[in-house]
Amino acid sequence: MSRTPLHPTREQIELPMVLDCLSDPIRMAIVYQLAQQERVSSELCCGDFTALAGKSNLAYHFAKLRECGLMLTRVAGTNRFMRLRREDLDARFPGLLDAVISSAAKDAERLQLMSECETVAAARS
Amino acid sequence: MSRTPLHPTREQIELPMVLDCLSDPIRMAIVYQLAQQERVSSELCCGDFTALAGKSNLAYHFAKLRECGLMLTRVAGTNRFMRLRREDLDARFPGLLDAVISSAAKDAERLQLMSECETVAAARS
DNA sequence: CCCTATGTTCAACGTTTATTGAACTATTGA
DNA sequence: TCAATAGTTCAATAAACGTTGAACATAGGG
Repeated sequence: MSRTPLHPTREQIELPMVLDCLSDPIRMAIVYQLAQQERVSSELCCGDFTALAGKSNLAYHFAKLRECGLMLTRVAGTNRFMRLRREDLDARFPGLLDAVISSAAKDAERLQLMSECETVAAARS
Repeated sequence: MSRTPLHPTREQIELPMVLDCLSDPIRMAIVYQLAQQERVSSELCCGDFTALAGKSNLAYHFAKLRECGLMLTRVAGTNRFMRLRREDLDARFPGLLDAVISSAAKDAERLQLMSECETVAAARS
């Protein structure tokens, strides 16, 4: 397991890749859950998303989200803690992330997103 | 040529499809150009985009943009006039389209988007 | 009525994508 | 030291995607 995986610099973040990343339902669910987590300022690790897909499939989606600049991965022991690259995204594409998140929230049921209480509860357990 | 092609209703517009549609550089360029055109409140037809791709390839992208609810196609003679579904998109996903357009504008050069004056000039010629 | 202009549709192609399970690596705790 | 935990990597598969050219449909102008 190599330490601290590759992340693009802020300037390297590209709009088409970000939008493509967000167009996948599983990745959208991950981003949405990370966005909810921002409020309690804690991170989530891979294991918190096992409801969404199998382990190896999740690793695939995490890699995409990292490589397109949507999230940051911090290695700690056997865990990888993840959070949104909020500052970089807001600097690069002002208002975009918020618009996407709130659009997703409006369609939470249709998109099969976890509700906020489920997310927080899952994070605490 | 069948009359008035299929458009989804406002409620049928889905976020993942919209984001996926916008993640393609050619479709982004089309949407961007249509957004510029809103300001002079005129429509554009297929022929206005021939700089972006071949005819049949454009038809493919137009179909995608129409089917995901991003644009409206109006048939008039041998022409198809197109415009953004601004009202429906703003109602469904408030702030999203504007954030995407202005994010694209910031990266206009990187995304190889036509500048505003080029767009307007092309529309007038 | 033909000819042209405007777009669509179709089949073909090569590429990329998401998903799976199995094998693997690294870390922690007993 | 051994076993369990957390996550990655790899190979394989099927589906979806973007691009192309040729054929087709439709409308308008001479």
